[in-house]
Amino acid sequence: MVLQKRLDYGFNGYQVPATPRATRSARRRGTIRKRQEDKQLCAFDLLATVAGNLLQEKETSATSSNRSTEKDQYGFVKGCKDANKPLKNELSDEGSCDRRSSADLSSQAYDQNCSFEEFTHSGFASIVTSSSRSERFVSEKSMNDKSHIETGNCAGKFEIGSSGCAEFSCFKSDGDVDKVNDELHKIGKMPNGTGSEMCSYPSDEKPPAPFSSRGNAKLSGFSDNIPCILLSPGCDNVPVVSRDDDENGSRCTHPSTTTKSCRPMTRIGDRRIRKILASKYWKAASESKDDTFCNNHGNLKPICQNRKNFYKRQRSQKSMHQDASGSSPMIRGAPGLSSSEARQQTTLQSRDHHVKLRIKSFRVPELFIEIPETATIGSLKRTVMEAVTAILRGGLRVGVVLQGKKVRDDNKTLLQTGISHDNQLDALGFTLEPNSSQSLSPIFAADSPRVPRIEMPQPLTRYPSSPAVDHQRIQVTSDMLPENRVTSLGNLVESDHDPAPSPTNTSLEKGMADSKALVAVTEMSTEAIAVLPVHQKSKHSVIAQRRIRRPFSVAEVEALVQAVEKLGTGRWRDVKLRAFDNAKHRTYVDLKDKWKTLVHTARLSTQQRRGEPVPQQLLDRVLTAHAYWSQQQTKQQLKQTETDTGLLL
DNA sequence: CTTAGGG
DNA sequence: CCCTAAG
Repeated sequence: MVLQKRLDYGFNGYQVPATPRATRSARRRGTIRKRQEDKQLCAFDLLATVAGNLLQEKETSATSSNRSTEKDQYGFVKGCKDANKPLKNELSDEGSCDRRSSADLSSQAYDQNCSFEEFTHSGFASIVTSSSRSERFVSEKSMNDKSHIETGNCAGKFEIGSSGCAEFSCFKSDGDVDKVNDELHKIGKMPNGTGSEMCSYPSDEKPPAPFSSRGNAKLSGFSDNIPCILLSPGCDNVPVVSRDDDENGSRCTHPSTTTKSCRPMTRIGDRRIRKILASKYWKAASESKDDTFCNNHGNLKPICQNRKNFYKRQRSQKSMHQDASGSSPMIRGAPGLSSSEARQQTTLQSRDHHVKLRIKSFRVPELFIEIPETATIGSLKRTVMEAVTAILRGGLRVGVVLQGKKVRDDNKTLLQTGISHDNQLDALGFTLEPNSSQSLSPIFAADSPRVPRIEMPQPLTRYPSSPAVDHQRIQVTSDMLPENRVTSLGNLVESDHDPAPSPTNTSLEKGMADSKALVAVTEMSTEAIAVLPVHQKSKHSVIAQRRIRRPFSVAEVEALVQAVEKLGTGRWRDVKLRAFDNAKHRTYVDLKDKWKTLVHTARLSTQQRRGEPVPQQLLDRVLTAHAYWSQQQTKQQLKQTETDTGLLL
């Protein structure tokens, strides 16, 4: 069967270290080919089928307790399935099963002295237990001793979720069966969950069976298209998500409709594009007391001559915002990001579980404007005009801010988010954020001299009442299907697929275009713009914004580790493609950097680490993989020099 | 465009 | 995260 073939395919173990840089172009060609193969694996099919098999197997063999040391045709499925059973004393078996199967496979496909797995087996104990040792200490001798080491030795190290609170990661299904494997194993360790109920599913497919977890599962996701189907039974279909107030955790319940697996490869975000896009996030002079326009000798001076100043400014502003946070929570957006707020938004309560919202006005996103002091008021007007137009033309999207935090998960119901008719309503705010797409025509003209703050004219105020929102009445129904929620709001609201200010195609274009009031103002603005060469001018006033910091979630780290274990440390593009293809905001440089810090972190003592704690087990894997691949690298170099000298002689 | 490495 | 040299 095709499926079996595919499965086998996915388990061909760790890949050969990348060839040295000299052959990179060739390698790239190779990777392209390989990637095509990967695509042929058609991850979604694969995942779905694996999951399906699990379900089936569960049904058919629920009674038979054939503890599998035997490998079934999939090598791992059986072990996973059996892991449903109470595991306490089976953990070591568990681990060994896991390791054995992959080790077997990896050794087949490996042409190096040892595979990563083998390396892990032999080097693991020493490396991990004395995790501060440099990876180079793992000598080849220890590698060769591997046969004396029982495969189960490391099992204890891998009992990730045995503590009674399993942690699940949602992995994008890009053909990486190992991930599935891994996850399935973890699933198997759910205390009382039935592993087969929980599988990753391709985002464009529906789970074949009701999805629920009985375990106390923590769910975390990182990829934009992760289909996470973990529901907490105790809480009315409330996804057990979002411990991360940033954007990481809360996105995974999104039932994406994107067909990921077989679509053409997407390129990694173009830096230039990013910069251009970033340039859209202009800082605005908000109040006259705001220092945006430094009144320098009575003249308007450019405030941000360089980025550093800009950052400095930004930071200080941030703290200002934080200081003032208590007073008006709804004005706070994501730090430094939300660029406009809904002001004076009133929330009315109504009886029957409806939330009535009234948005009196929006502010335009903040702008930074740089203009020579010799400029005339007229040109200042035009400049402001430009800036505003640029933003509006780029489209806007709506963000929701609750208690000062951005609500990223579009799939949560209002109720789940805490926006209900009987609480928190005053903490609710909306933001308008610049969008990337340039497709909108200018729609707004400002005509006030110093316009530090530009109040949106009626049109935008009315925007939220566009048809799709059903006259500001959003029905809160707990049993609302995700799909419905998406279709009802997804078109309008900020896409949780790309939570950060970064560009999303999910724009308000439609809504905007539909609004006649908005269109009505168009002429004026175009006229104003026509006066001067917009693009050249604005280039100078555009300031590239530093990307927002987005800490890696544990799930992301896990994915990264997994990918690096397989691909090595020198192929970040492949790592990106493999494990983060859907996370647009993670560039391969980011991944490389993250790995760097991971290695660093792993060497630190537990107390010295900061941020969201990465499971020690993961850090151990980081060290192991790092050790392995650097060893591999040196080995390569040795070989290289050998052949070189050989050629010379 | 990718990698590697410093900042 | 950013920047940049180097390939």
